[in-house]
Order: sequence, then C-alpha cells, then structure tokens
Amino acid sequence: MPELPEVETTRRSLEPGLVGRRVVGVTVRDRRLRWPIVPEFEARLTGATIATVGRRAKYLLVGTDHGIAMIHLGMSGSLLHVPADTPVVKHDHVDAVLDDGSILRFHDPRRFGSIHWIEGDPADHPLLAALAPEPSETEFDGAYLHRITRGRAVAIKHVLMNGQLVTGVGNIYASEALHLAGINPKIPARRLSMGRCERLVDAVKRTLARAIAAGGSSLRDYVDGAGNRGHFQTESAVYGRDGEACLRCGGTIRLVRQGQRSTYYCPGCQK
DNA sequence: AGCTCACCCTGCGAGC
DNA sequence: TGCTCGCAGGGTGAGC
Repeated sequence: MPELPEVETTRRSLEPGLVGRRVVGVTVRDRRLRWPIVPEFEARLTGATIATVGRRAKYLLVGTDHGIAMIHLGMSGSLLHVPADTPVVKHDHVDAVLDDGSILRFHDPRRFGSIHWIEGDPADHPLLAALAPEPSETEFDGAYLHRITRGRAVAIKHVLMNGQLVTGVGNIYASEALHLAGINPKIPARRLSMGRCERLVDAVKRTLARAIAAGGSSLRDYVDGAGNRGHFQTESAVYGRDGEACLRCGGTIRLVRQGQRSTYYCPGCQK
C-alpha cells in the first residue's frame, strides 16, 4: 500500500500510455469503495480524452477534457494499464476501456481506496483542500515543521503520518525517515529543536526520493501501472527488521505499537 | 483545537 | 485439515 513513492511510481508508469487516449467505455463492477463511486461516473468519463496523469499527496489525478478522476489506492489498491482482453480477476472493480483497446483497471481487495469525479479545480475538493504542502516543495522545510509542531504533544511519528501536516509519508517511510534523522519516533513533536526539524525534513525528502528511485516498496502486493514491483523494501534500514542489527550502530531494532500501527526504530541511535 | 480510538475490508501467516 | 487471532503500505469521524 501505497505511500507517496508508490503512488508516484504508478503515476510515472501510467502517464506515457494514457495521455492522448480517449475513454470509449467504462465498467464499474463494485461501487463500494471508501466512498461509493457516484452513479454518474461512467457517463462522465466515457468519451473523455486523457490529458494529464498527476498526483497530489497519495491521490492520483487523471485529468481529462471532461473532468478529473481522483483516485486513492488505499492500503491494497493498484491501477494497471493492461492489454485488451486481459482476464478480469477478483477485486478488479473498475475498467476504463481506451480507444486502442487497452484497459485502465482499478484493483483493490480491501476497498479502502476511492474514486471521485471532479469538475473544477481539484485543489478546492474537500479531500485535497486541507492537505499539507508536498514534501518536494521548498515550503516544506525545517522552519515549517518547527512551526506546525509547536504546542503538539503527540509523538513525532504521528505528525509525519498526518496528511494535514505532512503529505505522502505513511507507515514505512515515517519509520525510515526518523531512523535516517536519528530521532526517536515516540518523542513529543513539540520537543524537537529547529535543528532537528531541519534534519527530519531533509530525511523525509531523501527517503521519499530514494524510494521513488527504487520504484517504491512491494511488501506483498504493490505493483505499478505496468505490473512491476518496487524494491525499496530491500533497502529499508528499520521497517520490518525488528530483532535485527541496526546498520548504523549495531543496536537491536525494536518493534513498538503507536496508535494502531507498528513502528520500527533503533533505540541505540534514535534519541 | 488536539488527541485517542474504533472502524471500514479482505487476505494471509502463525499458532493451536 | 481447519479454526481463530492478529496483522497489513490509509484515512475519516465520533467523542472526549
């Protein structure tokens, strides 16, 4: 499940094959996603020509001359561009058939993903309007992180995973970035100095960039738009490595629960 | 406002 | 073999 690197990898893999294609037919097999797919979705998308394949946080934005399909992959979703007549398997919920016969197919076993149809500025959509700046933007810097953490008693890891404060960072990359920055995931956000905020922002940017370069992480079922797996999971410093030795200090990596999520960190070098 | 928790859903591996 | 349990990459909304 996709964090920003997986969504961005999907976007990049889909873009060349989709831009310029016209949608000639849409089939929805199951509307029951995180939010139900609106009844008019098929009619709006049919006949539209795809102009852009964008991304905002973990949302994919397929822009057309009729409107924008805003797609979230949730925990288990994938968006695949497959050849004509590719057999439909369980959990293939939506197909958009394109004018060359190929199919843009949404697959999501857990149905935590979503598909919205937007007409107008996507930035005004309620789900996007309150999102924090992209990690790659210059606005996301140490001063920003320092400012938004003042007065917050929650653990710094929770801040990284809160989309209103930081976008694109999920459970894997929060652990990874905190390890790279040498910061204990459990410390209250407000206790971070400006210097540590700068280090953490730098670590987030570098972690996400490295993961994108690796094609994302494929822990179980993530694949990009062409069906390829990522390999960042083989480079992870702490995620999924509890009980193993820290590559930096030799300490033992620990697994703890924060909220309902697993956090991996090294008590030896994350203070 | 900030924070914690329950919950949405399916599949898989571990343990009995 | 079959069961039950816990866990999985996300995010919202209720209730304090």
